[in-house]
Amino acid sequence: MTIGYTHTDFSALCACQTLRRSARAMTRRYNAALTSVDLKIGQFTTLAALLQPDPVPITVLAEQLGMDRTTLTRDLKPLERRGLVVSDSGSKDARQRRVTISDAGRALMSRAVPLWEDAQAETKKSMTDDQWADFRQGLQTLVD
Amino acid sequence: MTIGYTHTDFSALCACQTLRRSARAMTRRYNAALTSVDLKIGQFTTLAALLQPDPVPITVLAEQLGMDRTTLTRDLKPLERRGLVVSDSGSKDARQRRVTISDAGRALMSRAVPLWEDAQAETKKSMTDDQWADFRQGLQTLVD
DNA sequence: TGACGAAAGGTGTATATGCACGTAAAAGGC
DNA sequence: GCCTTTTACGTGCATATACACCTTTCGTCA
Repeated sequence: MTIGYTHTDFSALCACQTLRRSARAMTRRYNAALTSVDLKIGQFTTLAALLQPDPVPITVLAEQLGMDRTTLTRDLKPLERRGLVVSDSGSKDARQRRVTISDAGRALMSRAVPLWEDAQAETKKSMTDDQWADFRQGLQTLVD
Repeated sequence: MTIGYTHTDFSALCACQTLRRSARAMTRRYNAALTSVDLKIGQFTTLAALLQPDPVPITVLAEQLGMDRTTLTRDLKPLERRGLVVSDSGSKDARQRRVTISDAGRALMSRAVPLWEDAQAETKKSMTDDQWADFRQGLQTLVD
């Protein structure tokens, strides 16, 4: 029953815990920046991904956002309820549901983007663009 | 209503989205590795943090794990239900609730740690220890 | 010793996450 | 044209996340 690690080891060693912990902290920061537009960073990101001319099928959008399709289905609910996105049944394929950002959604995003820029600037002021690029590359390497 | 970013910009630029996306991917990988012991990586991390001799108050444990106290309260529920952790009322302070890992919890952890080691090795094989240290430092810098 | 602010913790509410499973429609093979 | 397989999507279930708010208890000070 000897485990070979102390309780402090995992917090320092586990790549997943390190990443999740940082993601939580970052999420809190960005969420705080977006309170006045009543958006969470996940919702902001979803709306941002919809800033494209054509309606996007659920599966494609989920792939672009790197999340499970069924998670996205539920994440869209509050946005639909607020009229920030709309969805239609696919024209050609009756199985498809395609999502579009609404005018209200675009209007809210135009208010939200400056708030996001503040949080983003605050976050990135600690490193240079080169460091950020390296860091981003490291992230990509880790999850590949 | 011009926003000034295209839909592809945010996915590449937003530090928070980048981090959250990677955290999701990493979480899926570690969760997959732990299926045979029926633990999520968050539960594993919580149990790991309890591998210390003395009972830990909720607030202290939450601080150590870098999560909200009320989140931890609910995360402990499934672990308590399975008898992996136990909690007592504080001896001195009646407000405190102190958590301890049980023998069953330690036994399960002794089975889980090798699975975690596999996932950890798989994750870190893409970078050297120095690169990992740098990356970890970058993470810390970002969320400070 | 009683009032009062601070500290520890839980609950209500809402969103986020994803696996297992089910349904319906399209595509493909014969 | 029918049968099988694949594709697109939703739901049930369970856990994760955190803010706002409430209750209980502790410490302190007059």
